[in-house]
Amino acid sequence: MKSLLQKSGLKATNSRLAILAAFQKGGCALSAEDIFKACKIRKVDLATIYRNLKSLEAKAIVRRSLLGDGIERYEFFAESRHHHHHLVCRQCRLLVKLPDCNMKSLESFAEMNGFTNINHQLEIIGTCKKCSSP
Amino acid sequence: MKSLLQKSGLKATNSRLAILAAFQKGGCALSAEDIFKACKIRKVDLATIYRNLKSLEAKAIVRRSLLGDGIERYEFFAESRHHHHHLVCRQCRLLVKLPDCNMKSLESFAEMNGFTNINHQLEIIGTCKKCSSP
DNA sequence: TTTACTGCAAACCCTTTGCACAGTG
DNA sequence: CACTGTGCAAAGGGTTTGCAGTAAA
Repeated sequence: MKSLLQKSGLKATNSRLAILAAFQKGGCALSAEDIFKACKIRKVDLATIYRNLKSLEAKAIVRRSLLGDGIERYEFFAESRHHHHHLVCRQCRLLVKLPDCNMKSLESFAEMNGFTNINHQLEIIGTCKKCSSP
Repeated sequence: MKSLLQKSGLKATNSRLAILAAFQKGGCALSAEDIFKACKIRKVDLATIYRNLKSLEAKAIVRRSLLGDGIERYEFFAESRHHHHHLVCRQCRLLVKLPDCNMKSLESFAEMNGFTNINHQLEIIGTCKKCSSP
């Protein structure tokens, strides 16, 4: 972790190590708040978390991932390399990982339209079993 | 439009008609602010727009559509019936309509996982030609 | 006339920013 | 030591809510 940061030109501070540690155990789509709670022992400020998520994203160490509830979430980049996406419950935000999807043709459509630096994001949203039962 | 509202059990008020009119001429992914501007002649309050977008969504007259910038957007449901999605420029939010995509297998995966009321949303995000040129 | 809807203003929540201090390389 | 990163507090922007007044059916 430390060397990952140094390679990217970011200083290996306590806050950053704590944030990365949260990703390592924390599952795949963490909000700033989630990370804040996970770092409560080291008392990392929320503003610091937001700032670091931005700089970690800029270095492609984490990746932004919106799940449709208006809250920004991030995943560890290594985790997101295989382009997996999520199945999200509209109500409880239960996350199920989706099997790999083939988005290649759409991405080449994007390229043909002159877009560069292409990324994609897919949500399948529904109501999970638990939330639909009375 | 009027009868569409009445069929859904919503009163056909001026505000709602103005909002629906905005969708009819306004393109396919409008934010509350966009609609607010489009309704400025009839002076519809922003809060009213937000409330109506929620109730129109509940009646499946419009559909929420996030484009990755943290702003809620909505499209007229008839427009979204063919499951088209968007190609979005990271910077200027230019929208390009995508050709139909086949999401069926992922949706049936969702069904097998007990999800109901399934919807999906796809973004392909990149930098458009204009924004990438200096 | 009843109930749904609206405008206004204030509250809310997530996120960002300014500033002085602290820690890393 | 130079400079990046941090905590704190305050501001920002989009969205929601309470309440009293208004309009649709």
